Amino acid sequence: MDKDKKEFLKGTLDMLILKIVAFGPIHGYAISQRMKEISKDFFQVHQGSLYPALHRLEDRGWLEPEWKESETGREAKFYKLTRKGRKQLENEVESWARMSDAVKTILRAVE
Amino acid sequence: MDKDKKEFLKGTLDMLILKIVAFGPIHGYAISQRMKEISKDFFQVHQGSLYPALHRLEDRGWLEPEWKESETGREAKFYKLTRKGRKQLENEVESWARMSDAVKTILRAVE
DNA sequence: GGCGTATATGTCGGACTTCTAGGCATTAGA
DNA sequence: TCTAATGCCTAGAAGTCCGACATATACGCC
Repeated sequence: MDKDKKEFLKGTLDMLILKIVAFGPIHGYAISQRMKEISKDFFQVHQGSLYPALHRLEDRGWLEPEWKESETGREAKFYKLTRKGRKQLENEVESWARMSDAVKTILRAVE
Repeated sequence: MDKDKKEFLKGTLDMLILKIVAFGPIHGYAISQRMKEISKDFFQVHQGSLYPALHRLEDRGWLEPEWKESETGREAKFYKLTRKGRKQLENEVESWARMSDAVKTILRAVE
């Protein structure tokens, strides 16, 4: 992943994970694929980022894990959004909107 | 600054600084005011973030400092964009556009 | 049966960024 | 004279993300 993408992922990863989990219970490995797929290869979350992030979100009470059998017949940890997580997602989406507006304003500013 | 804003500033600070300096030579203190002003109080860069960032950008050859007298009659370090810096800014703006599109796509995605 | 690939979870160390909290000095104004 | 605003800076802590590594199962192929 090139340097810019790396930088820009910071601070948005949690929101993107929450959003993907919001569609319904899903396990970690599938999240990384889904993220890559929806973003048309832009966001590639590495395992060293993903799993710590999932644990972080779980610790904060935004995600709830459950071991279940995956589509391929293997045991996998499916995460689902908690009520708190849904609220958090709403807040982050709103913050994101205001923040990207602010950036747009600065980038468009003419002396 | 609340937590979300803090998170979202990550990875965009350098670009915003470069953009503001692109308007013409400006010193650090004025950059923080300008950023706050243009973004309508959204981005408040703390000095502990700003000055290390300026040194970082200088080290990378994107900014060039010059001591001059400020509007208030005091000595201040005015930064101006180098040719490399202008190129870097273009790249970052382009990356930002693609990245925010990718985020938008994910946020808008419906199962 | 043996092998490689995709699936699946996880840890560890390091690089980097930002914040908090300070320090220092000058100038203008009450 | 003392206070606020201007202007520069650093040190330490906290947090995020990545690259590399470790482990294990399922499946297809030979």
